[in-house]
Amino acid sequence: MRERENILDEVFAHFLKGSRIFKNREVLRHDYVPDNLPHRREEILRLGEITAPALKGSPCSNVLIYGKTGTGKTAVVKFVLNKLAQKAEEVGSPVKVCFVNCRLAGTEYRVLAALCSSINVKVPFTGLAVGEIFDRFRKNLESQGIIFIVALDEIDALIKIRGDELLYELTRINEGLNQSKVSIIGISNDLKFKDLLDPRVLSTLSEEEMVFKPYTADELQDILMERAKIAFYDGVLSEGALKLCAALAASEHGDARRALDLLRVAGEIAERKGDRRITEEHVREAQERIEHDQVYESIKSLPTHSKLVLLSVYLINKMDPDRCFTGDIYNLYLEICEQMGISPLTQRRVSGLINELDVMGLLNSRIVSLGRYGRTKKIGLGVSRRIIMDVFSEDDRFRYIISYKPKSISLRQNDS
DNA sequence: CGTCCACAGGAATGACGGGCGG
DNA sequence: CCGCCCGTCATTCCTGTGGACG
Repeated sequence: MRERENILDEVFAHFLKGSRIFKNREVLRHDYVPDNLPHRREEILRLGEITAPALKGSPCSNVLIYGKTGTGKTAVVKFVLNKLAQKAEEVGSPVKVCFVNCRLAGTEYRVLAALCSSINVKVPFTGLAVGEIFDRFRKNLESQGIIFIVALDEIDALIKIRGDELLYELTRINEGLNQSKVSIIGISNDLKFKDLLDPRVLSTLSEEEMVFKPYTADELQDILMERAKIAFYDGVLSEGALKLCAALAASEHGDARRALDLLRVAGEIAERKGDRRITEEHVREAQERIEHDQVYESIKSLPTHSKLVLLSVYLINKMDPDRCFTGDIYNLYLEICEQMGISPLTQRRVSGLINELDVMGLLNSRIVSLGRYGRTKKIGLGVSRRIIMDVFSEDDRFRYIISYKPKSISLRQNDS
């Protein structure tokens, strides 16, 4: 405990002294929109052309934008809309823009509330029917006579949970408006998201479509370079470190978000160690830490029975990795349940849980046939034993189980 | 060459909880 | 506020199957 405090003291001291690494850490956050977006010139121009008619008071086409995470969709849309709003103010066009993240908003109501507040309509946080708030939105829009451009980010998240009703209403809203027009920019991470939409909505919404391709390693390098200039002091970032960040992120579907995370975490690690330069070594460590944190969180947030299954695999794996079949796991799982006074699930269900863990990458399973001795699944751990120990030793309910001695397994071993 | 093991994994059904319309 | 509906999780019952063994 005392050691921890000392470590913290050091961190605080560093912080108070002022960073020797970071000039401006903010620009490495992924919600930051830079002034310059390398390698997205085409996309910016295209979106600019699509939305430009709004400046002359005519409505613009609806747009649907796809692309995986970290391909610059959000940044490009925010960038273009900001410029557009600026220009509109300059020339006195009645253009209003609104950017909503649907996943963060969570419900139709809150999306609509965001739209309302962007045209200066006050609505209560909650309490109104969705239809009511929609009417208010429409009435005020009409009376103000504006060209309204709505960007709905992570629109797939809202559709998956709530259905496409809101989108349907929004695409039809122009029919009842004379003075005003609404245009929609939909942004989706999911390429198959179109399948979830009502064809009528889809045809209205996708008057224009844009697909954002993943960045290549070289492109990522340019992006990182731009940000690094602002984020770090001169000479802090080694070229090798930057290249490695780009390469690692490129191998992971060209995710700029990941690349920036790597750079930021590498910087934090260097800072904490008191080093003056960010090296490839720091980046590797950052990669491990990000990876570790993700796995750690995913295990920690598992439902109880999934944890118990994982724990069973862990224990068997520790004793005898060659004997890790579904039946063995289930027996041990039953034992542990009894130990902990938890009523166990059926084998069918546990088999399903094993599959879920397999999909998550926490387990590796493959079907094997033992001929005369049946057909089953051989299961291994997908992550290091260390990290599983870390998670479970933090949890009071499980702490004592990690050193549990399986009865059924040792018995069977004695048999043979 | 058929048998039969030890499961895989599909289908139907039930229990539960949370949101929604009236 | 209540009943209703829907989605999720779990159980039950089921059919399917690769290959060593006899």
